[in-house]
Amino acid sequence: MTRPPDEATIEQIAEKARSRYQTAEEMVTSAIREAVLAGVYQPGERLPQEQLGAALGVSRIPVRAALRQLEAEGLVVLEPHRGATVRVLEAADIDEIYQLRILLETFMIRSVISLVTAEEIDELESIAADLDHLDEGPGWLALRERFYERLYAFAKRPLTAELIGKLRADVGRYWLGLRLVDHEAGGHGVIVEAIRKRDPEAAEAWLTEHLTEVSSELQRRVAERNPQ
Amino acid sequence: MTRPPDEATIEQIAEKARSRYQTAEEMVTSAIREAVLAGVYQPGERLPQEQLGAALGVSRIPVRAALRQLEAEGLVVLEPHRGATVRVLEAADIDEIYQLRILLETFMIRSVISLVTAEEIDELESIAADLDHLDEGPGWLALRERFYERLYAFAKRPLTAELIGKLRADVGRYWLGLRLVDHEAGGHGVIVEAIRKRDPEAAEAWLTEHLTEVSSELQRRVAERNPQ
DNA sequence: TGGATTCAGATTGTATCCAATATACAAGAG
DNA sequence: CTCTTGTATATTGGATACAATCTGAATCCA
Repeated sequence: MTRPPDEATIEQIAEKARSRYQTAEEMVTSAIREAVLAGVYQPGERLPQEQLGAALGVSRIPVRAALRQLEAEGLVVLEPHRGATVRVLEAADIDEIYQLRILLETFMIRSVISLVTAEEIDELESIAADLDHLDEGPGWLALRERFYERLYAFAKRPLTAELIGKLRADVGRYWLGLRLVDHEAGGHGVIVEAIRKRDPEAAEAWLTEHLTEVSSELQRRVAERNPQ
Repeated sequence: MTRPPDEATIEQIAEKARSRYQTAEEMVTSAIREAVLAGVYQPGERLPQEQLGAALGVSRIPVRAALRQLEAEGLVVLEPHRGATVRVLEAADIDEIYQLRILLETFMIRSVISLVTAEEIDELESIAADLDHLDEGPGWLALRERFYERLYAFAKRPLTAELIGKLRADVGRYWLGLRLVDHEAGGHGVIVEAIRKRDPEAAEAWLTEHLTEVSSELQRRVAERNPQ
């Protein structure tokens, strides 16, 4: 069985073809999610089904399914006969979400520290290093996303990891234009170091401080945008 | 696969729900949810859209919307072009969910203790007393639901309370036929007492012990039903 | 004036129909 | 006999069409 050495395999071709989504629902869900996270639609803004469908080249049926899913993720709010709007987070919501994240993520980091292998720590360190000498931008944010995704995967708690991801997405769209505190602060090397030393207190402290700082900043910005 | 000893059909559940909801989507969502929680559909069982729609007197469109929502709640699993099945929880899933509940509920009880008023404690005590001299059954379960709903409402953390509710629903359908441990143990008066004394350690300890016990029991039952 | 009301337009909710995909089973090749 | 391949059937995905509901502005009446 001879095989062309450096040509693409059928699996690779198939994967590329499959990366364009299987169903319209998936494509539409992903598109609307990205649009909301990118700030194309602002908090409180309406999301008319007809318009979204026209923009994406589908009917309202897959749009409705997508909106239901995004409602579950906490990004939009659906009201009967009144349609969907981008969910508005008040300062109290942001406060609560970040308190939840602190609780969950400090819990998770303990699992990570007790389960992660040396090779996996190397992988984290490599990503952290890239983060440190890359400039801010979409690529940086994607890499940061990957860092935490890998980090929490090592905890072997898939449901908890998924939950944390949802909470992060909920507040993600309020990050727009926020100066990335941890980037300036020298960043993710700190927590990788704590993990390598198997020091849960240090890791928890870093996470708590970091999340608290971001939470305060976001709450301040929301409060000054909606002055009572 | 024996069906659980309850006489409920999806039609009967639908009849009860029909008047309460504005749209068919809401009614169908509620009906399927209750049917799954009541064990009418067992874990792993398929949920054909056509059959559900026929049973509930609607087309497949609202059924599909309902299934999407229930997927978000964690009760069913949707796969493209393959339809919906009742989500199957392995022992590891139950373990993780209960660990999450312990983390979240012990966190919540501290908020409750620092915010709850004397009158609110009286209300809880009244419900707990009713729970103690009522017999097990649907009414008892509903009252128990109400106890925790009220309890966690006092924490002023609506998102966290909602999350706990979802996690409880996720595992709720595995309770079928489980002897109610806390009921035998004399029950909810203990935690009310701890709240009245503003003793978070005692409240946390009771919650942790109770949840751990139920978790072990459920995991044991799941494991012996699906022997490796 | 001001409040309720009515009536159009816009938007969402649902049913029906058709297309796309998966599943099960039969038939054929090796 | 086993594995593949073709085909029929069932089920899901999606588009169109129509019904129900909301919104807002003009109108009516006190």
